[in-house]
Amino acid sequence: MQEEIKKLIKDALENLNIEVSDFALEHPADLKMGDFSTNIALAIAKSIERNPKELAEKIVVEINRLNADKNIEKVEVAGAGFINFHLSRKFFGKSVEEILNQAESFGKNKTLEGKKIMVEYTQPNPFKPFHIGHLMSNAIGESISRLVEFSGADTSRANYQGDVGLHVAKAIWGLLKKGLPEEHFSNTAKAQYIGECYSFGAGEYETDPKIKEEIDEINKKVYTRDDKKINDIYSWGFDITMEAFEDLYRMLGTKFDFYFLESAMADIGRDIVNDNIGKIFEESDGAIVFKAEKYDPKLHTRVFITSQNLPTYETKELGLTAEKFKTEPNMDLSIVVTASEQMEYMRVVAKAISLIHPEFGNKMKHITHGMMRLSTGKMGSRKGNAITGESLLNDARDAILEKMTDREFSNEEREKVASDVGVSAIKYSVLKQNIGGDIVYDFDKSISVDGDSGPYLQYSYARANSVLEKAQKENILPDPHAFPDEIFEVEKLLYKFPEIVERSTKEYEPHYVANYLIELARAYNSFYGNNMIVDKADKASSYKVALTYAFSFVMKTGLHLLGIVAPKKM
RNA sequence: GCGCUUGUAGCUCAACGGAUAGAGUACUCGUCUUCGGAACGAGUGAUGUGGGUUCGAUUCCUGCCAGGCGCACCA
Repeated sequence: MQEEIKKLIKDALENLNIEVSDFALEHPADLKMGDFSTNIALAIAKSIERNPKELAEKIVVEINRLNADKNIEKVEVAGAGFINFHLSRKFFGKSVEEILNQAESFGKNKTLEGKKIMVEYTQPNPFKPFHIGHLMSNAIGESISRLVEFSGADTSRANYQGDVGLHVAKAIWGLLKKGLPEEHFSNTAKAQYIGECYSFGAGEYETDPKIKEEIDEINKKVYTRDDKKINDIYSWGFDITMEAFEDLYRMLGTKFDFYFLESAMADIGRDIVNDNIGKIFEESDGAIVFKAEKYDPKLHTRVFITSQNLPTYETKELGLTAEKFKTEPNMDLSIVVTASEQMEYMRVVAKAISLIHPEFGNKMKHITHGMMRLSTGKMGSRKGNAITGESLLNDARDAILEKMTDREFSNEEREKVASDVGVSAIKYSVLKQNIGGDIVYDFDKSISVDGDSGPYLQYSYARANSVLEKAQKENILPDPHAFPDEIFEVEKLLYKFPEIVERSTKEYEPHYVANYLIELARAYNSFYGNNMIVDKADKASSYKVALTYAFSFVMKTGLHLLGIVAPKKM
């Protein structure tokens, strides 16, 4: 439709002998102002010394003379000189029909067709608690994965996990001190216990120099692997925490294709560094460093191999990148989602990689999100004031269970739905806003079910589903041709879904989808309140049912893109 | 100190250089003999601050103020 209107405007301008290269045609913010709008008259009025409003009037006269399109109902001048296009009843009926035909494929596009994309996100560390920051990374990464997938990309999901390092030694020290958890504990409880041991060890490490020595000693043994007792605890704890993570991923709706472990990246990275000493890396104070400021004054020097001859995280990241491109040959894009605190250092690493492998240079995309913070200050697993992912998910599920009193469910079904709704509340609270900014964590808000929330979207979907069940029972079939004169607000939103998806994907910003769905749900709920949808006495009933189908398809697809399940009842 | 980033209603967030700056929440009032009240409708209430560019600035440039992150052997 957009193209048709653009052509119409171009033809009109040509007939008026007005030359213009390009102009904006967009949706006005307010539905009352029409469905499309152009600022063309405002933009060129000055250069041709005309009053914008008069100019707009002239253009509209010409447009009306040319317009033979049955989809355009009315063209008018408004405000300072905007030209607004109102689409016709027929257009909206057709758009509903199109949605019904495409069902859950409506909104798919081919902008990334044939592209191979890997998305890396979540990155929890074995032996450490899975805290809400990981939940945040997971929500964003999963949504971005689904967006690029929906745009035709061959998508894989990757998780990079720190299986070595001081944090492991701290946890093992804690386990040795406090003893192993009781055997009858669930896996989740054991993982939580390991997390507590980590926090304990981390705290002591800072305060007691003697314990610091003990932990450093364990750390060496974790690397050398020559102490059977340490090895046993290590592999036991590793398995427990990794399994506990899997339980969480299942609940969150993520299925990773690749797991990369930090320990495996060290040697690969070291080789790359060694091959490039003198070219890109240089020696400085006994360490091997990369002086990035030589290439870009906004970057800084970072150490890749310490003076103790140990590879740093930077070097492992180098190895990881090489490994990714090896794992997925001919990869077109590698997306990494992390917290913004890693932005500066990732820029340096990215610079080093693009010097070593110029062909990877434009195939890497680092997306940073803000941090979850408490109103009282920063949270950290070391401080022990971090909220774990499990506890938040469990609390959310319990809060939802209390509300689920009206419907009939089997116990299993009830648990599943409560979990899905809880996940939705948390994910939505992260995805509704621009990624990049910090999120002030508030328990009540993160599990809110009212208004601007994930459960509100799911509720609207479930409600629409009930309407459709009733329509089936009363044998009212959807008919997109049986429309009444009135044009409903929902229709004016539904046809825009594909553009929203496209923009969200292009900018890697799921919040456009989230905000759109809220608007859509509100419009549908309002429609629901003002209309009896299933009503044998109403000639338009079959159209209203068709509209409800269209709404439910778009809502379900949209929720999917946010990584949220749409239950049929809740 | 340098670099990056953020500042919008009491609170949490929107607004691809456009029209009367939108939502939710909180507060006040209203809707319910209807298909799911986790709902619908109405009201109160905001662009940190000084310049500049523009027909038009929350958006772009710039000074200041305030938060956050990063700045060599941690990850």
